[in-house]
Amino acid sequence: MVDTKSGDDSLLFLTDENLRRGIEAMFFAYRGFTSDPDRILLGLDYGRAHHRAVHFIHRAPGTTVGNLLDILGVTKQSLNRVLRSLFDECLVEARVGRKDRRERHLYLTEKGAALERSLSDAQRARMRSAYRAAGPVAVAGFRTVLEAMMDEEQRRQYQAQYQGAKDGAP
Amino acid sequence: MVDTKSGDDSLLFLTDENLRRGIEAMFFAYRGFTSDPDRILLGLDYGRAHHRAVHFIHRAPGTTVGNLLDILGVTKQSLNRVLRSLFDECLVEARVGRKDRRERHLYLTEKGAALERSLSDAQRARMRSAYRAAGPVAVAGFRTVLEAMMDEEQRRQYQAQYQGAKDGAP
DNA sequence: CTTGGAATGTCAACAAGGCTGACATAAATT
DNA sequence: AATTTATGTCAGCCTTGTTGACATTCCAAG
Repeated sequence: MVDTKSGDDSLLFLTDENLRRGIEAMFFAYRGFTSDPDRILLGLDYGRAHHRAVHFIHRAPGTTVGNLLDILGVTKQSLNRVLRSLFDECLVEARVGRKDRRERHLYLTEKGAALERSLSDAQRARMRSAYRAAGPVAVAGFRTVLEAMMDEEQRRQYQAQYQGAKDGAP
Repeated sequence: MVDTKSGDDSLLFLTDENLRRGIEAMFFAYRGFTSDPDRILLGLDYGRAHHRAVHFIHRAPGTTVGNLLDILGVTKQSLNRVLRSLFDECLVEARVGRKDRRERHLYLTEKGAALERSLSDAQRARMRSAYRAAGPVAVAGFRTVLEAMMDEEQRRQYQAQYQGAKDGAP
């Protein structure tokens, strides 16, 4: 599975100590990862949950509520609270599905797109600086390990969540 | 900063699209990362916050409350609530500092160590399988990028948080 | 056409785990 | 003796997750 050159040394990267290091790296890095958007959201009336919703609506405009539920992995009640406040503040709008009029297709408004931009600019800036410092080979490894760490279902969603972005009428 | 071989192609890994992929990879991978311990904690009366405390107490036995506050980045009220329940359930014990008797040095009890083992076994199993699938080169890149993503202060704590683990008396 | 089930929305209640502010105590430091 | 530090604790608030119950709307199958 893994190419090795010298018999025993090859699995040294699988020691408990190394695994623990990886675990802590995830913990601390995730803190950094979320800190910039969190700072921005502090002043506004929004939280991390709003950020996630806005992110994935931006990513897949016209996605349905059900789609979003799958991606975010929360209950519809929880998501609904977030979406309601996004509707109220005119950051997101829902259009009734053309084919299936039970479905709501979600779109960012101008205002919503502006917030998304400011959040993802901050987050990408950190990511870019980390990528640049680490180099392309490290970045490839980074993504490989992260993908291997996901649940099956999450990996599917990660690899192709551009579905559900076609219908929708005013 | 980054070695390149062919002028323009070299920075293709810094496109917004790639950065966004990295951001989503972090999101989904972190979900997988926490899911196994979370499942274990569900039945018991504990949550992710207890896991974090137990993890770092195991990592640095004899660490002080203040140390833990720095590492976890929460308020003392929040941590105290967690520690109190860990004391009540006899998972953690606090010993008054020998040199500075204001300090409380924290240790896992047998029962606490058992919980820590079960949680970290689960988490390491996932990490090990991801590492194994990705290989040593990818793992090195993974860690490099994560470290570059941390805040200064978090990186310091990540690289050496074995301090404060010396004193303590029954 | 009727009915069953899917997609969505909403209300109420609750828990975990963050937060702030205020205050107490003991011990170290000046 | 006065101040600072480390810790604990009470009270109250917010966000974001949970469950359960129920209504609406509509597609699709009988």
